[in-house]
Amino acid sequence: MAINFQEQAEAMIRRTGDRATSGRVRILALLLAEHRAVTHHEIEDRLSGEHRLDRVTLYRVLEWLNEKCFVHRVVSDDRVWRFRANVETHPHHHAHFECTRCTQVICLDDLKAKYDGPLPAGYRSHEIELTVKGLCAECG
Amino acid sequence: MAINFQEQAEAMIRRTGDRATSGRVRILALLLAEHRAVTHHEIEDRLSGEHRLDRVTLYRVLEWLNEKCFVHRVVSDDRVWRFRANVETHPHHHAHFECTRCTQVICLDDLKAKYDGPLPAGYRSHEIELTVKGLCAECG
DNA sequence: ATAGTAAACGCAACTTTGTTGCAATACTCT
DNA sequence: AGAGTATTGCAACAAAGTTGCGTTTACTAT
Repeated sequence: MAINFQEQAEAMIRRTGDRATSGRVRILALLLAEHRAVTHHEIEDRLSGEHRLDRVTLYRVLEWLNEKCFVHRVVSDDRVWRFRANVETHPHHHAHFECTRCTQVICLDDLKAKYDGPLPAGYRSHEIELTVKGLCAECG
Repeated sequence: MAINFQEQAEAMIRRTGDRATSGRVRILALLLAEHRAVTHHEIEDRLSGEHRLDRVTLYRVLEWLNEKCFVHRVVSDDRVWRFRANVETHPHHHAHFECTRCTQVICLDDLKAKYDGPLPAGYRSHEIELTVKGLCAECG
C-alpha cells in the first residue's frame, strides 16, 4: 500500500477531532487504496499479517468511519456488508454493480440514481439505491 | 385470514406436483393476504398461536416457495430477508420502498427499474434492483 | 518529558440469522 | 387401509454481529 494513503487517512481522521489510532488509519488507508467495496472479512484477512486487529475493533472502526461519512456500506444478496471509501465526487446517490457469480461489488460512480415515479400517499422518498446485477469481466 | 387465500394457496401448490403440506399452504396463504414484504420473523410470530411451525421448516418452506417462483426475497439494510408473494403483474423487475424508521418494505409495482448508463468493459447487466428509501405514511 | 485521563482496544460471552444431519411424521397413491 | 417417500422437527453447528468490562493507548496539561 502506498504510503500517501496512510498520510491521507491520518489527516482525514485528525480533522474529526477524534483519536487517530493505528487501526483507524490503517483501515481507512486500505479502503482509500481500494477501488471496490470490500467485506469486513476481506479487511480482516488483509490486516492479519502484521499487527493484527481484533474482529470487534474492526466492526467498531468501520461503524465509526461510516458515521463520519468516510465510508459507506452496501448490502448485497449474500447479506454481508461491504465497505467503500467515499470519494468527494460521489457522496451518496450512485449505483452499485454486483456480480452474481463472484459476488464482487463495484461502484458505478457516473450513474446518478433517479426516481420520478409515484409513491403511495404520505410516503416520502429520501434516498435511492440502484443495484445492477450481472456478470463482471472475469466471470462473464 | 380470508378462507379463499388458503384455497388459492393450496391450488397453487398442488399444481407444482409437490406435496401440499399444511405449512406450505398456511405460509403461502399468509403471504398472499399480505400487501408488503414480511420477514421470516414476522411469519414465525404470526404462526405461533395455532399449530406452530419449526423455525427450520419455515426456512425450508420459504426457500421452496422462492424456487417455485411463488414468492421473492428482498434484502434491506438490516440484512434481513423479506418475502413477498409474486403477483402476475410484477414478476421481477420492480422497485421496493423501504422506510428508514420502521424498516417496513413495500413493493412499488408500477415502477419498472431501468438502467441505460455505461458499465465497465466486459461487464454485463442482467437484472436491476431499485430501492427507494424514505419515510412511510405512518412514520412521516 | 511525564503523568493523568478519557477514548479505544481486546477478550470472552452472547445474540441473531441461517444451515445441516438424521430420525420421526404425514402426504399421496394404489 | 397400507406402503413408500417427501417433509418435518429436533439438536447441533456456523457465520455475522453485539455487549460488557478490564486493560492499553493516544492525547492533553503540566
